[in-house]
Amino acid sequence: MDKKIVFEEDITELARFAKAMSHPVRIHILKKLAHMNTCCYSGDLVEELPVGRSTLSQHLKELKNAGLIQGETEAPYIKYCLNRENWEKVRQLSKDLFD
Amino acid sequence: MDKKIVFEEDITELARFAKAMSHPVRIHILKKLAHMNTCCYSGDLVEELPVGRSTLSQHLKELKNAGLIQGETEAPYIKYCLNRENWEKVRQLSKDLFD
DNA sequence: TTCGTATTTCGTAAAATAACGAAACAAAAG
DNA sequence: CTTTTGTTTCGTTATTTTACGAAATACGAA
Repeated sequence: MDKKIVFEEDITELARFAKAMSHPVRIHILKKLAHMNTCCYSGDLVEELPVGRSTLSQHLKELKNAGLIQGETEAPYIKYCLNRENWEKVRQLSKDLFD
Repeated sequence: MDKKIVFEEDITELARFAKAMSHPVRIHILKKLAHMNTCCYSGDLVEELPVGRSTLSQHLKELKNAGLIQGETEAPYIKYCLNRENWEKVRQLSKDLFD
């Protein structure tokens, strides 16, 4: 009677992060925040991405829910930055997977 | 008139790979193949994973479509192995993202 | 307070995903 | 040829995702 495993925490967590990164719009945003080591506004992004404002907002929400970014109000804007702590976490999980 | 970008190849490619890895079952399989540096059979996997045979088969198909694994007939089994070439590719894309 | 700007939420529709059991398939064994 | 074994495909259902425009919200400026 071979036991069905329950997934290790690392596995579900990595899957969750991968899901958050499974769309080109979201990869673009993360790449921008990570590489330019900067923050950005929804308004900047909507100019350069091929989606509407509400759609972009949904993508930002998803990244936020996954813990990959965080938004800080800077009225009338909302400044989105990388969530460094979780970014390091997913980096580590990814490293564990590939190395 | 700020131009909407078209996504760079690297971005769509990484998103595609991330999507393929966005489920715990699929992460489990990849992790097993990559870390134990081995191949495996659908029958082995179904014993240890909490999904039915047909569902598992779908996940294997998805990994195959994404180019992350490849199946080789070894009757009456099908032996699934990592697609080393694409594995290296996603490793590199991931490295580019995080480093 | 009213106006204007930046952004999100709501409502909706179309498409994709995940899951299962039943049926089909492929190939070795009898 | 028929059976058995391992696996996949099909048909179906429930859920999630992606997308959009319209309406709502938040808040500083006038």
